[in-house]
Amino acid sequence: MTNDRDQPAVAPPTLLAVAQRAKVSRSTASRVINGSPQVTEEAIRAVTNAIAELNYVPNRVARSLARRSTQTIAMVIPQHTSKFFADPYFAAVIQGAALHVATTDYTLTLMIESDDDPDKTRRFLEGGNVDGALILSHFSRDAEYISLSRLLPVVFGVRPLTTDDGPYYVVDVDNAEAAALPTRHLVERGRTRVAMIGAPQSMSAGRDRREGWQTTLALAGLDEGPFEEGDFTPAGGAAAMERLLGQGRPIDGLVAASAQMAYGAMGVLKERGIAVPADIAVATIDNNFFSTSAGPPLTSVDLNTDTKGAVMAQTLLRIIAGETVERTTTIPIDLIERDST
Amino acid sequence: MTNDRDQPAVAPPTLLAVAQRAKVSRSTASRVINGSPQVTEEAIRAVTNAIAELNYVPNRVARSLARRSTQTIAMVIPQHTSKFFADPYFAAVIQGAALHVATTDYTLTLMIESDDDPDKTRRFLEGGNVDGALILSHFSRDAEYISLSRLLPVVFGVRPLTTDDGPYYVVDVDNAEAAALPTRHLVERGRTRVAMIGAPQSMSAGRDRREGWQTTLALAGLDEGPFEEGDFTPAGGAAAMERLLGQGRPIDGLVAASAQMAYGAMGVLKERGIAVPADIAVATIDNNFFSTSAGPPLTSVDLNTDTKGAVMAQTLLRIIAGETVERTTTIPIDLIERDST
DNA sequence: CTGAAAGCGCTAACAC
DNA sequence: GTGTTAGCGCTTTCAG
Repeated sequence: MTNDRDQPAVAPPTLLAVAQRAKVSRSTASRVINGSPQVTEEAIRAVTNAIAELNYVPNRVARSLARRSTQTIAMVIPQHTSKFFADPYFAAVIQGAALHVATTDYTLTLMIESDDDPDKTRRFLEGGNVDGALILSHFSRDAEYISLSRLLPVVFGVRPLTTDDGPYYVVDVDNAEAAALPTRHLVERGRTRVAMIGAPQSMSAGRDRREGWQTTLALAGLDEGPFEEGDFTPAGGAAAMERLLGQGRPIDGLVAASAQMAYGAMGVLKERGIAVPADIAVATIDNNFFSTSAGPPLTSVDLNTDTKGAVMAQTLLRIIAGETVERTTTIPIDLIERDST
Repeated sequence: MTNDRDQPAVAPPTLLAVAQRAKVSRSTASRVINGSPQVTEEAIRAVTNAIAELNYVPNRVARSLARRSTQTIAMVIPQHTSKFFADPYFAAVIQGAALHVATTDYTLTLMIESDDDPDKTRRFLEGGNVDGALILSHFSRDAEYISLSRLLPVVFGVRPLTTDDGPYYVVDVDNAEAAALPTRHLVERGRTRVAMIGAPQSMSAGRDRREGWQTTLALAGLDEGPFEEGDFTPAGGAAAMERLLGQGRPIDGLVAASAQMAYGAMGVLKERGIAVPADIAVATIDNNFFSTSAGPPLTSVDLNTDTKGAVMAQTLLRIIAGETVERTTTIPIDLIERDST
């Protein structure tokens, strides 16, 4: 005895069982299960009943093998943020994707890229174990995934940072616009020295956001404000704020590339007795718990991240279904005004 | 043309291809792939080379069909919290489980129970599509899952609320202790009128936490303090705090059953000019962003939720492997003292 | 419209 | 130790 429970006591019913009970062949049973039009009403009824009586559920594995399609898509998440879920971004994307997939016959496999064995994930994907993949990492391994996209439908959640162009798809917000929106908002409220705490410039989103901020200031005829880079954490935001202040240049407005960083920056401001929004008006990209719970609550750009997850999944399933899909889908964003500006 | 890309351009290499290249039979190739001891060094070398040259990856689907095991486990999450990830709890459990699974040859499928078609999930699980399941829902459907556990290894993340006993496993913290810890802490600091904002009493965790608080006060010879129930959200915590204050009974200590609720309650206290910890000392169960970002930061019980996720996965895989496992595994918890007490 | 037959790619007795 | 032979449960030509 290996286990104190009698594990797979009963084997689930098979198609054959259903067919026999309905007194038809497996082919016919299979046809009604798959909604083929060429079956008698009568056959449909018989099989349907048999299925209900036996409580039959098709074996996905066998079906996949025969169909040569897995009915499974993967969501690939970078591990390097070992605490990836501390970032509400991932949680939101996954949630959106999972909810969408739940409405289909597909299944969502969550894969965390192992730092130890980075090839494990790639091999898994290349091995024909999934019908497509949703890629959420934003860093250097992009190129590798692009080559993957030649083997398998792939949808990226961020624009890859490479000039290489494979047949890949991207679903993302317009990051330049995401930065332009709060910057413009600040400028319209009369701020003329708008600084930015940006995201890493090694990410396409980081570059795009910086550019959106720069361009907006330039269009308004304003000088480019001071810029410091953060790492998406509150601590990183606080450090960037210190450096910004350390530059000695006057600041009356601040755009943060993420709510976590804005949250960290707010702590520094409060500590130094700098009033928000009186002395410095603050607006941030990304609307989540960090932006709403800062004091005062932050004017934020809602990136609709859960929608993004859902659209990523939907896009991938469309591609798999053979539909022609736009290479790039842009998720709409909204500016939400709060007391910080 | 259905798609502008030539999708499955190249079919992945099969075992047969590897075998031929290595000049052995498929059985032998299969044996070395699965690490059978009864193969020549030479055969191993030949097959290994062939695999490398062909970049072969076993087809999981075919393997599953032959082995009658899917190498897949499911994580089932209730949808009723349509925003389930807004609760850091789920994110943490999923993260822990995913990270553990990533170290094995298993795959993790994320399933959200659909409110529309609640049977979809159950049928999927019963249909032999996974080797086991991790159940995270805590409500009424428990009983149903317990019956599921007769068909398939199942590990619950919370003690089911039922007297029915099937062969199921539970991995959870000791919820009574989770409440006793902060209550005792408050009592030791001289608080004698300790109120509680509890979790719904329809959940086993909610009952256990309430009981832990009650028992601790009784043991200390103190009167039972006022109790109000919240719904795990900051708003619910705030409302509960209002009701608590509305009872008119004196309070000098507060235990919250979740950090979100504590966070909401803190807002009410600040609004009313009630000082923390001077007037009321506050301690909460669960340590996450909500507890650290309250003002002042909250003394909290760290539930090690990511560890819980990992242990859940590990437990399930052990059961699947046929090992004998404890029916109940308790995850250790830690009290973290901060400025709120 | 339906059934028979041939696999999908791999594993697992069972002989040699 | 290794090859041969059957399938795993389902889909899918191909006849009829």
